[in-house]
Amino acid sequence: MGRWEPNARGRLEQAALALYSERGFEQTTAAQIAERAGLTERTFFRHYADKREVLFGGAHALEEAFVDALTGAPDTAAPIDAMASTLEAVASFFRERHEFARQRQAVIMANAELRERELIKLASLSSALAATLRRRGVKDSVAALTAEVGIAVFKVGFERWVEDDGKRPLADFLRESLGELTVVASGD
Amino acid sequence: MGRWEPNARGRLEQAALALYSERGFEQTTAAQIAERAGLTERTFFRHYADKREVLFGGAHALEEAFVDALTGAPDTAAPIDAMASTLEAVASFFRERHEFARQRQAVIMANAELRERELIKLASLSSALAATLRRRGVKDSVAALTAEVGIAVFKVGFERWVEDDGKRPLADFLRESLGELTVVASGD
DNA sequence: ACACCGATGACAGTGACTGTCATCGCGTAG
DNA sequence: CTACGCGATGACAGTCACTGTCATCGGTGT
Repeated sequence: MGRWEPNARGRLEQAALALYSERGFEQTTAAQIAERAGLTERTFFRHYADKREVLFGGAHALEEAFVDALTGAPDTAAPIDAMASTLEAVASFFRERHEFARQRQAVIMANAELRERELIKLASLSSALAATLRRRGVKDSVAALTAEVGIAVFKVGFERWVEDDGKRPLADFLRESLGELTVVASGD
Repeated sequence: MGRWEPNARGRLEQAALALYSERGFEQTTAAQIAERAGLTERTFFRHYADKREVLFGGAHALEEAFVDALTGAPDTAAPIDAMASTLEAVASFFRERHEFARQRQAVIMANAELRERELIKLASLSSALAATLRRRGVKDSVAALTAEVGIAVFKVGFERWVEDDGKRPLADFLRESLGELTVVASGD
């Protein structure tokens, strides 16, 4: 694979997260990341489209997990119930990754550009979920709203889990958040 | 106010929207926008923090309209009902601006960076709405979810309105979108 | 007329990102 | 074993977004 040490991408990712944590995102140059990874700036941009993307390498896998879970939900389940079981399934994606998620989240929340990137990844995820729902025969508008709402529930639950001590599983927080949605939408 | 012609900000905004529409966002340089507005690149960046921000000058006023409307909702209204009346009130913000909104939306949707900026503006709006709900005594989690859901409803309705011919008022689309939310959350 | 001040211009500088071409190291055909 | 092919990397120049700094303009109040 690589010319010298293997796993260039992984080294860049580790170096970036470390530097972003230590000195902040803006204060870190692409050249510094590359240097710590034993590569050049040019190679950094061959692996990642920009400085932010290095923190979102896992987004594609997460989207896949979401779509797979939603696709596998029982055909008879109502959209919101399919979404509920999807959240349940996806929670395992983050098992054993609480510490990593915490550090990454801290870096992202500390910088506006990174928050922007996070939001568009979630929007892409929402869009993929809506498409999957449509494939299940759900009406366009209902699919879009169910997906948006599902992501909203995920966000709220995920943020609380990250702030927690990592002992309670993510699934707990997602269930809690979903329960609150029902309260909200029914008019309290 | 200005040293030469007045309304430098407005001229920059118009020039930017025109150029972004004509040749695309990425193909437009800040210097070109400034030149068309009869100013220099440096002055462009004095008025707008970056190339994207020039398209989002109205975001602050919109957020204000949202917050004011939500603040003015009857104290007795349930969160989701207060949100409904807020959407109703905010719809007038876009009256007579369908053509402008359409052109702006086309530019934004054609570029990923601009979509990112749009999303973070909406997130900021959601956050402001949640804070306003909390001020009404709504529990944190319910406030956050109601705000997120309210924005989701707004997005869906707004996008349909923009794609429409401009004859039907935005409020119609927002009501329609809100109606669908009820269907979704109740389990279809 | 004069002093003051906010908005603008001029200019240099940093860093993100790109295009291009040479080079390296490994697998493979011969 | 050797020559060749090819993907990954390095080297280097270039564009452009964005910033810091200082001079200058034009209106305002005295």
